[in-house]
Amino acid sequence: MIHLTFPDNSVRDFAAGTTGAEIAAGISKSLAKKAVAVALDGALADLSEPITGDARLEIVTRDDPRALELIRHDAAHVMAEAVQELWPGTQVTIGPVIENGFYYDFKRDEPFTPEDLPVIEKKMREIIQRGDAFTKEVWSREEAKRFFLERGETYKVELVDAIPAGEDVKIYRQGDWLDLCRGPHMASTRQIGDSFKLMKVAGAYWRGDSDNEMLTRIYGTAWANDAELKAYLHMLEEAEKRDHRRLGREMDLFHFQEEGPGVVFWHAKGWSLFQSLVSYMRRRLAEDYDEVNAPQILDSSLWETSGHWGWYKENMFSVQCADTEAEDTRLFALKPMNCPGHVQIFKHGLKSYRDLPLRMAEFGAVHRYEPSGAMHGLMRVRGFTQDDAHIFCTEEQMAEECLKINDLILSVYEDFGFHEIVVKLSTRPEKRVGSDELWDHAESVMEKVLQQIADQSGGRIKTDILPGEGAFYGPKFEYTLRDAIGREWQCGTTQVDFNLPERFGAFYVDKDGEKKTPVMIHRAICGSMERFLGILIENFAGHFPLWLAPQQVIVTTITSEADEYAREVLAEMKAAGLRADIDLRNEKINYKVREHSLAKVPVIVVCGKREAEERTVNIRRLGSKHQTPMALAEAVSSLAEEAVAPDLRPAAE
RNA sequence: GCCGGUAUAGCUCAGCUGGUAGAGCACCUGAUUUGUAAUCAGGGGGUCGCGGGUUCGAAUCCUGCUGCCGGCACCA
Repeated sequence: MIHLTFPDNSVRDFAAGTTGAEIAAGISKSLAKKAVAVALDGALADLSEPITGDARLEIVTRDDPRALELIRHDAAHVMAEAVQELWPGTQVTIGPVIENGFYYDFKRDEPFTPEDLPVIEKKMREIIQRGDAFTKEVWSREEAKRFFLERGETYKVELVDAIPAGEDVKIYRQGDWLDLCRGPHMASTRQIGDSFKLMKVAGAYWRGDSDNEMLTRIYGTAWANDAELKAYLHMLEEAEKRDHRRLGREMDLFHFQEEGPGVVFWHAKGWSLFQSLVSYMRRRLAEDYDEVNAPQILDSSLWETSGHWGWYKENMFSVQCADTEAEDTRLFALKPMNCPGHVQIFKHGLKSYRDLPLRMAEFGAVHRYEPSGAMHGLMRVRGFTQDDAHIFCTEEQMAEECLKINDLILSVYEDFGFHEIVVKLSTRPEKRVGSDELWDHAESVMEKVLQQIADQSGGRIKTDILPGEGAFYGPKFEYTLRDAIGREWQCGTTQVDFNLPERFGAFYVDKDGEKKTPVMIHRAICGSMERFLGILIENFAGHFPLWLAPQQVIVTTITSEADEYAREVLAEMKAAGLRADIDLRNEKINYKVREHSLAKVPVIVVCGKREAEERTVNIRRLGSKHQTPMALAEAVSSLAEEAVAPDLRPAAE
C-alpha cells in the first residue's frame, strides 16, 4: 500500500504500482480524459508510470501551466517523426524544450528550407490526429546502441554513450516511431493540440561545439490554445516594431553602410541621444572618478605585454602607416580595451597608498574585430564606446569598492526605469592566468560581496553564479537588466584583475615604504554606449522620456496667421533649454500631427489663431489623442521641469 | 567564422518560365490657410550590391565576393 496526498490534503491509499491514469479514472471520467501527466511531490511524471511510494499527487491537466512544457516536448517528438516520415534517412539528434517553444536538430544532407515548414506542420497534424499513445520502455545500453546503429542513427548512439552509468536508457514510443528520451510525456500525441507553429530553420553545431559538424535546427512554438499562440505571435510582431535598427532608420538616429561593417554613422538625433547619455554618466562619475583619455593606437608590443595580443589577436585591428616607405614601420593596435592605457597613466609618476583607491574613468572608443556573423545593429558592433573605469586599490579596499560600484550601477539603471536586476558572479574559467590561491581568495571575497548585494537590496536584487564564465584574468560580476517587454540584457560588469598590474609592473608605495602591486577592478555600467542606446530605443520603443528625447518639442501652426506667435513660442521653449523646433509649413494640422507623431516627437505644441490671441498653447503628447490647452508660460515651465534629467531633479519629498 | 536566406528608387515592395524596370510613401513644383494621425494636381529620380560567366539578349540563369537577415559558435 502507498499513501498519496491529494491537493486538498486528503490522503488516500492505493496499491503500489497504481498509475496516475488509473487514479484519475477513479476520480472521474472527465478528469481521466483531461489528464496529461501527474506531478509527484511536484515532479512531473507519465500518467502511465506506476507509482511506487508515498507522495503528494496532483493530476496535471492540459490547461495546467506545467503542461506547456509537455506540449512542447511532445511537439518536438512529433516534429521529428514527421521529418523522418517525410525524408527517410534524416537523422534525429536532440530536441529540447526552450522558452516559448522547442527545437529539434537534424542531420540531413539536403538542408531544410522555409518552404518545408508548412509541409512538416501538415504531417505533424496528421500524426497528432492519429493520437498514438506515448509509451515508455527501458532498454539495455547494448540493445539501444545496436538498434540506433542499425538505423544509421550515429548521433543517437553517441547520446546513449553519454548517459551516465546507472541511469536507465529510456525509449519513448509513439505509434511506429520511437526516440531516446528521459521523458516525461503526455498520454497521447492528440494532447499536443493544434496551437503550434514551426518558426524557422537554422544551423546549429552538434553538441554546441564549433569544431563539430553543423546540423539543421528547426524551431517551433507551441501553446495550450490558439489564443495563447496568437498572443505570442502578436508579441513577436510588437517586438519587431521596436527593433532598434528599424527605429534607428525611421527616427533618423543612425545608419550603417557596406564600407564600414559594424561601425555606426550617428546622425544628429542619434548623436543627441548619445551625448545625453554620456553627459548623464559624466555627472554620475564627477564626484568619485577622474576622467582620462588614453591613446587610440599603441605599439603592438604594449599589447603583447598586456597579454591581449596573445589572447585576442584574432579580434584586434592593427594599423600602420599606409605608405610602405614610411620611416616608422612598427605595427600598432587600435585599442580593443582601455585598461592597458589606464595602467600607463597609473604608472606615470610614483603612486602612494594615499592615492588609493584611484578611480580612473574613460568614455573610450574601442575597436574589436567581431566575427562577421556576430554583428547585430548597435547591439554588437566593431567600434564602440565603453563607459569604462579602472579602480586601483589595495586588497583590503576591494570589497568596499565592489559595493560602491554596485550602488552606482543600480542607481543608474533605476534612473532609466530598469528595476529588475540580476547580479551574476562568474567564476574561474578553464583557460586562465594566476594561481589557484589567488582565484580562491578573489572568488571568496566576491561571493561575500554578492551576498551583501542581495542582503542590502532587501531581496529585490536577484543573484546567481555562472561557474567557469569568468574572464581569464579574474572573476567578475555581471549585471543583467530586464526591459519593458521582459527581455534580459547583460550590461554592467565588475571584474577583479590580478594579472594586468603585475604584467605592467604597476605598483604603489605602501605605508612601510615597500612597493606593492595594486588590485585593479575593471567596471562598466552601460557597457557599450552604442548597445545601451540600442536597448533604450527598444525598451522605450522610440518613445523616449523627455530628458532623453533628441527633439523634445515641435511647435506648429494651424494657419500662417499664427506664424509670428509660434516663433515667439519657439524662442521661449529654447530659452528654457528645451530642444524645440518649428513647423510652419502650409499643411493641414492633421498632416503635421501625423508626421510628428510618426517621428515620435514627445510634445506637439499647436498654435492657432485663437492661441495667438490668448497667448496660450495647445499641447498634444505623443501616444495621446487628447489635447491640453495651457498658458504659454505654464507650458514652458512644466515642460522644462519634466525635461530635467533624473539625477538633477530635486529629491522627492 | 559556420549553416541557411537575402540584396530592385531615400523607405516598403512588385517584376511569372530570360526580351534593355514599376507602385505606394518620401522628395521637388504649383494650387490650397487648413483646429489635432495622410488636401489636390504635376514632376524628377534606379549602370536592379559588386565582379566574372552562359546567351543574339540577364534584374531574372550559373559562379565568386561583399553587405544585410535568422540561428549556431564567439563576446577580453
